[in-house]
Amino acid sequence: MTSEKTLKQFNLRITKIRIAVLDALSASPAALSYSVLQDALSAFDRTTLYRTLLTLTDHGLIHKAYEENGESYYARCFGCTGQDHHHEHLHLKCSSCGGVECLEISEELKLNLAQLPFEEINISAKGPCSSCAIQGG
Amino acid sequence: MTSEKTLKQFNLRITKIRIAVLDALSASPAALSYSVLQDALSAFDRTTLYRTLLTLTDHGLIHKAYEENGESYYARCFGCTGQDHHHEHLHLKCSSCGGVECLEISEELKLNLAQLPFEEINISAKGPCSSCAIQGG
DNA sequence: CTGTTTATGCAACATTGTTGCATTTTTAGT
DNA sequence: ACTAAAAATGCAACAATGTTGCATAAACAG
Repeated sequence: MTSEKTLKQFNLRITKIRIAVLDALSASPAALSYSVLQDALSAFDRTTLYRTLLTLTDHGLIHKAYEENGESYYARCFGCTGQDHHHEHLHLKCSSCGGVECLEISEELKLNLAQLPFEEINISAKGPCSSCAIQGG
Repeated sequence: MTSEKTLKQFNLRITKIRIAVLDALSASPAALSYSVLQDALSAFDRTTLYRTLLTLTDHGLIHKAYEENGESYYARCFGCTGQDHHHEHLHLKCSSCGGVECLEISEELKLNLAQLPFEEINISAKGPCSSCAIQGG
């Protein structure tokens, strides 16, 4: 699914920055921070990027995965609606390289979490990410 | 344990703002945001509050529980060292009143999480908090 | 009580995020 | 392809969080 088609599907106007943001987030396995997006999309105005992120979030194409050090991190949504976000993975913040990895969680843990009476559950962890664990020994 | 004694125990100088911050966080079951702390401690300079929060965090007396809407929320630490934080509870952000509640998690879930090879794990959830659930029916 | 160490307050600054408004772009209808 | 309406963009201004340097004030060891 191209970003243009995704926008059309959600009845959103097709603009350059929206395509660029969706492309960037689709290409990245991890969530991207606002400042990284801004650097990558420096051709566009700061305000426009903020409003683009808001629009895409409101319509459920992306979501704010988490905040860290006063910065928001965004990721593509797959199988979410604007109201209801189901991200049954774990955000692993690497204690070595600082990168963020999205990991699948075990079926057992999913079942455990599903029993909790909450609308939305997020798990984050700190530890060595897959690439740093290999290099570090 | 009074806040003064806690500071002495950690070899930190006893100052008014440190006592005030520890008192405020000790009295609150939920984490407090920077702005709430600032309002409560308006007699002190903004910068001093920031540095106090940093110092207390670095020495493991408090921790940054989470961030939301560009604001950090702080809570007292019990049984943590500066390096290693063990908060085996769940932060429940109430979808009704917006307050944050710290909930204990089941032993089963604790065991599940303990098997994961990570240094630190945090769980957050959205849903009605205990008081709103009662009132809401 | 005195000297040293450390914390505080102040000013200035960087960054994230928001709002209002004029201009441009997108899109639907012809 | 052209036009008009609707919406998105860029710009300026602003508010808030968080940081840094430095002079002054407070804490503590002796």
